[in-house]
Amino acid sequence: MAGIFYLKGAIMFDPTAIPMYKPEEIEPKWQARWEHDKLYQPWNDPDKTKFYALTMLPYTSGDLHIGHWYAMAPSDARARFKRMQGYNVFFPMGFDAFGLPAENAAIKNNTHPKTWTYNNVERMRAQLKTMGNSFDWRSEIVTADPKYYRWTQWWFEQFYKHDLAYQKFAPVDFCPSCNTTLAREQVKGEERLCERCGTPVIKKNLKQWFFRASNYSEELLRFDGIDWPEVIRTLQTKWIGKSEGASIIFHTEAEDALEVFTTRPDTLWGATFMVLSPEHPLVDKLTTEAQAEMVQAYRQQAARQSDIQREALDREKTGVFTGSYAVNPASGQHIPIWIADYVLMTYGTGAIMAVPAHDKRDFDFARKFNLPITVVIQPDGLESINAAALTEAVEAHGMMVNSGPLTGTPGNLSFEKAVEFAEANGFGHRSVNYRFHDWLISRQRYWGAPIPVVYCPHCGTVLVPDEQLPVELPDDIEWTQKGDNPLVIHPTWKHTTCPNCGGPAERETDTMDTFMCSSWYHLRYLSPDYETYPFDPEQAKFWLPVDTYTGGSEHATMHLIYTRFFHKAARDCGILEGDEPMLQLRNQGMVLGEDGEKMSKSRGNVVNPDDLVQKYGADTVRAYLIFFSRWDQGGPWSYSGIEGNARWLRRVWSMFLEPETTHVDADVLKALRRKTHQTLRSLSYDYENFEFNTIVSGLMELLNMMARAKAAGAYGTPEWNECVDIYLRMLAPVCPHIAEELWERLGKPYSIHNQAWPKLDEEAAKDEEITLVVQVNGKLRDRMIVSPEISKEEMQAAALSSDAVRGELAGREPKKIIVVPGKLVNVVV
RNA sequence: GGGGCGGUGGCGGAAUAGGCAGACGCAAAGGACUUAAAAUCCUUCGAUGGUGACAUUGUGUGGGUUCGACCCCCACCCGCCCUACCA
Repeated sequence: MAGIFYLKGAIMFDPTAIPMYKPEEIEPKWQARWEHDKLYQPWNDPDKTKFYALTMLPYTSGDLHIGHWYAMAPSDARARFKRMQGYNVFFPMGFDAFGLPAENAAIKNNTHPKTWTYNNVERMRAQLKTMGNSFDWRSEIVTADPKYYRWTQWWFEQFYKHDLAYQKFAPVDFCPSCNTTLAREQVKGEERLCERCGTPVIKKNLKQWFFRASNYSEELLRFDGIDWPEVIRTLQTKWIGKSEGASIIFHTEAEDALEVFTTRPDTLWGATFMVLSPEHPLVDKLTTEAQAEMVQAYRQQAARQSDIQREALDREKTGVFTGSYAVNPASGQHIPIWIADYVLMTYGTGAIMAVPAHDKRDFDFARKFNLPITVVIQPDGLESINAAALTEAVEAHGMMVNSGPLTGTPGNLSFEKAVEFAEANGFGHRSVNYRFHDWLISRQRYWGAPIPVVYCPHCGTVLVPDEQLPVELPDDIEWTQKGDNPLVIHPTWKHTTCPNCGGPAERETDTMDTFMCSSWYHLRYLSPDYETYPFDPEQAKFWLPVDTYTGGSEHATMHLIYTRFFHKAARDCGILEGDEPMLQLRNQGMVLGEDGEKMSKSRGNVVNPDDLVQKYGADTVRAYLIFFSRWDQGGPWSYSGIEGNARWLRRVWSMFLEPETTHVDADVLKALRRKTHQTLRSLSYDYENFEFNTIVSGLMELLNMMARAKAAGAYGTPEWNECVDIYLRMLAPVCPHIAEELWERLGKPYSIHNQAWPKLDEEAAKDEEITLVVQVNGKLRDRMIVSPEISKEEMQAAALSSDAVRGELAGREPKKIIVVPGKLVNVVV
């Protein structure tokens, strides 16, 4: 109370005092004005170079968290910098609004996914606006809006028409008690129990929709012409998982073909058994009566395990003999066929030839089940190996032994020769295998864009005609105890007429993966209300591709690969031009809790941006986030750290507004100008190169210089005024509100955000003197203040005249003298 | 097991081309202002030795290349993230 009285008193009794910095007043004021004046709405200005700055749109989870701020504030600062540089910048924002959490929340809170989602959109939009970003809200999209998903459905139809979408059976997680499919997130724990009823989940084959993403595997491995972080490129490359090898066709004793993929055709003669994935389609046929019971039991158990569990390396191998045999096409040997869960149906052909002598996994398996081991490779420099004495598989390449006609083939030729042999004998060929699969887009969920397909008993699969799009989600839905998809149990929704023959037909009840929605949102931003096409072609021609895309690297193998596929597919449908959707990608790191751990409710280390805005204002929060660490690295939050940025902005405020006059010293003014332009030079570099933290520290440094200059009477001089002008422009992208407010208070024309980036005066930025570093044998011995124009000879002479150097030399002759112009002299003795 | 990123004061971090390590900020200590507190301002602040200018030492560890290494090379240790039986 006393403090407040004192404060009021100060204002009442000291009319000359400048007003306090009150972000809570100036920030909403400017946000409203900018919006009213449509300050951030570019539109095809042909005189300017376009710049499409895009940051990943948030999922409508309910609250904007500090991570969103961390992703968006620096992206906004850079977009603003680009605007000031004269680019025509488009920086849109929207909401990723479909998805499972909405359904779960709706069921839990007894509300509707639409209500939940749109409430969150409202809330998050308001929160976003407190950041003061330069978003063009005209372009906002909500992916759950029928206006939007009408075009998501349109895209599906284009892909279908161009044979890039197809249907096939694929295994999904299924709860036999609830009688419904589950999303991966709904399967809980190691035991893989249904989230709702606790029943063990099984894998079930259902007919589902796919996009032919694997057609693009090879192209997706190329990153020509795009500037994406190496980490992302590596992750995508590994995810696509190209491996070169051979396809080998084995035959069972019953003459069924059994194709395998191997990267080691040279070990073919050592294949002493085969292993099929438990889900392999031939298992039933191969299983003999005597083995039927064991095989069945094993398959059931395997069906319940997640891939993760099955793939755990340290898990002991398990498996069951089918009772059948195959013939090794090279050796003619009859070899047993087993099933084991270490062979995955999702990779290769779901079957392998097992070469225990030369593959670790096969070796473990063979040892456990006493299967024969044959050595067929003798690596150079290794003692002659024999199967009985092996303690581990020998995976190194080497000379082929024990391999029929190819015995003696050296290691460097073995791959080629083995493939040639297989080709010549008609049982195999060279082949390339990818880990990357076609994109399964079917989701047995309500809250997604319905797949616009009708199944007609006469006409088969029929696309919903364009004029009938969107296929809208019904609002009147019910949730059953069992958790069925409301679209399936809805009394009327799925019943429709065939667009082809007019007879009764049923709608597809699956909806699309939400990554479908986010694969093309950057196109819809360009013309969110355009009614005859997913985007206005003229706008697309002007704005595409995206120049800078920012967001989290956790999307490397999902969104960021899907959106690249989507673009290429659209290109091949003749809809888009160019090979890549986003030219430059940059990823931010993660803000951790004060304890250095990932933020989580259970840890109690979550930082709430709304509270921070209330306490410090958005500019301070933005400045702190930009300042505290390298953007691509992230790091721990600090509540005391942000105080430093709050202090800085208060200093800026009073520095610029509090007048002060005394005598002026010309040297001080020159130094101020020098520092001003030096800062301008380094900050221009930092903004361009996403080195945000040094932007703020550079501004702090310049402010410190200004304080000294002000104390020496620089306030109000032309040099001072120039400094203030440049300072505010450099500050504007990071702290747009305070920069605008000070700009106005200093009588400059609205708006600072329409001002040009300052021009660098190279001459002013030049150092008047430099510190010459003098070393003897690489150790610092002296420093001298010299002119920057000093010649190499003069530098050397100056260094040798140094007392410290002379003392160190003690009469000895220098062996060598290294002179680095403008920097240092190193005298070697 | 594989891949990636990182390790610099009490803390977060700078060092843009191999050339003054520790910019900037936080915390801490001392001081000024104030009845007092907050705010603000000033000073100090890697370690060791010295009253001091200064000297020695110092960027995870060990080695190497170089006139000179936080930076390049080799080996190792630690932390975090991702990935995981990929045939």
